[in-house]
Amino acid sequence: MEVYFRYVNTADGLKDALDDLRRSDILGFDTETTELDPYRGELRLVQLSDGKNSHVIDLRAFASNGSLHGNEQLAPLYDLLSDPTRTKIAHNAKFDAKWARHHLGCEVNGIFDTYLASQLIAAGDTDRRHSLADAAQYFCGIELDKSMQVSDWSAAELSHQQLEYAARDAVIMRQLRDQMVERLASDELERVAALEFECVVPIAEMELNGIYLDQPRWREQLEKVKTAQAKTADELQEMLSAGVAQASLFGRAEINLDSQHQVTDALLNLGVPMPASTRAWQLQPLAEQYPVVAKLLEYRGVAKSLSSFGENILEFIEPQTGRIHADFRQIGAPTGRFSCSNPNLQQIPHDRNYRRCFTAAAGNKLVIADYSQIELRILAEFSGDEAFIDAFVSGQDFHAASASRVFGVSPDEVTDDMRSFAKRLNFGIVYGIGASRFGLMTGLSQNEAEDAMRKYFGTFRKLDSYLRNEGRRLIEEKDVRTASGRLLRLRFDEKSREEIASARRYGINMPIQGTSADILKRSLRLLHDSIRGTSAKLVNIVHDEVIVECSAGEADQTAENLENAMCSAGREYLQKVPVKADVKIADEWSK
DNA sequence: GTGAAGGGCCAC
DNA sequence: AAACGTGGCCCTTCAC
Repeated sequence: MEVYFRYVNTADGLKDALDDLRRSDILGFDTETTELDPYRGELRLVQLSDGKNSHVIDLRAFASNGSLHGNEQLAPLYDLLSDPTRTKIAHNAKFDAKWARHHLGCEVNGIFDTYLASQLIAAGDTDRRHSLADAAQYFCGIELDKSMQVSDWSAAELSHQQLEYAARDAVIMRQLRDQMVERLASDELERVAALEFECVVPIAEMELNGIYLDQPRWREQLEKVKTAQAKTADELQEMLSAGVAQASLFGRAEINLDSQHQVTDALLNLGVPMPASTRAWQLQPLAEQYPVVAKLLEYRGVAKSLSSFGENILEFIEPQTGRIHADFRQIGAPTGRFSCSNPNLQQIPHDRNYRRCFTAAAGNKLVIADYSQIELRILAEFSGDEAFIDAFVSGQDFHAASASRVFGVSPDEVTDDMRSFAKRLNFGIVYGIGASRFGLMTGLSQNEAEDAMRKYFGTFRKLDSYLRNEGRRLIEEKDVRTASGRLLRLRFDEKSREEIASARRYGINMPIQGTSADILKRSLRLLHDSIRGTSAKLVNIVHDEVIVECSAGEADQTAENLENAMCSAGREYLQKVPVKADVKIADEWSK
């Protein structure tokens, strides 16, 4: 592939390049960096292309003392990148946006992200891959050689091969986008694409912001758990070795308490009637009769805390900022939910002892907001069930309100048991629970569980018919969509009853979970726009929860901005059901 | 040594 | 060994 490019390393060259680039309002955009982490490396190249000619800007030529900040010559580049009317096409634009933000101080606006577009068009097909090379092959039939990606971008003089590679990645973006635009239109994915693209910058900023972890407090908590773990491990070891014959001859036989196999053998030797798996929910019923089982469950709890939420999380603290900058994948699940890793901030135990370690930095506050029952509100909207909707409109405790209807008692006669029962059923419905599982969960017999569910659906008749009709439709049509139009194509073996049932549960759940993700993403963009120029910074998101850090003086205003963003976003997607977000100002991450 | 698979468990 | 959906991380085991 012949690539026409200009290498830019002078002020005049940059001026000419930008004059040329301004002739097109849709530009391919890419960067080359010396590291993957913007806090570690150098932003070496910025490449921009109109689809025919590319300009490869060597930023090292514009740096003073290793910094690009304050260089007036770069102002036109800054203007181009931040201009929302000029589309910047990038693959995984979050990456480039982070480097532009941190090294140029520039917010990239008008993003078209070919990585996210590729994921949206794949509609949940897990066989599809979404690297630039894969997308170029799939959409344009172009073979891309990515071997230069990992070349040395810190070299004093970059080779012609490197520059040509850099230019090429920018030049192909235009045709890739043109192909994708057609597919987004024909698959009716334009609205969800816009939603995803406008969310890139808020997420890029959130990753740069990071979240503050109080290290001494975390270590203190860690020591407590370590002590508990050692004691529990010792006791469990003692109890298990009682069942090992050689114990008295060679001293205590050491059992690897983390080994599924060894623990099962030891328990069998002790005469415990072992179920097929040693998972907690299966062992729970045996815990009362066999103290050793109770001890095992106790051990598992502390062991998990220590391994997953121990020392290792401290290694993620970035020395430059003293904060944790996790990786968020914007379309982490086919439903549209985020996933998070290194570390996963979405699975920090709810236990206050852990969450209270995540705090605001000195002089700051955390503003924490979460959507109230968002998934159930979405289900109410989709089903159009008046009783379901009324329970939300009236503003009372939803689980209590549904219990009142199911049990046929007045709201003030609802007992804790009734509420808990209704709550478990309400959540179960969202996941497509069956009577047998519900029975196991509540201790009801199969018949009693069936009766309860019949009564529930007898109360919420339109919910019942929605679930039935939609379940039938999605098996026939093999696709489902969220409120933003996000698409999932279902794949299942039509001859397999299990696969059909599984596809039905998945297909019922996806639009609910996915619409919740749509609403969260929209709220992040609205929040981003409303806190611009203030001290407020997005620091974490957990599916239906948003955490913002700001100066203490701006906490009240930030709380108002956050609540407005979340509720406005909800109202864009839900018309029949009110949307509620609970907001609080705190020093620590806690409920 | 390294990496994939399976089991288990944390979050929403 | 879930007939309750989505993730990531840790551990052991086992193949290469």
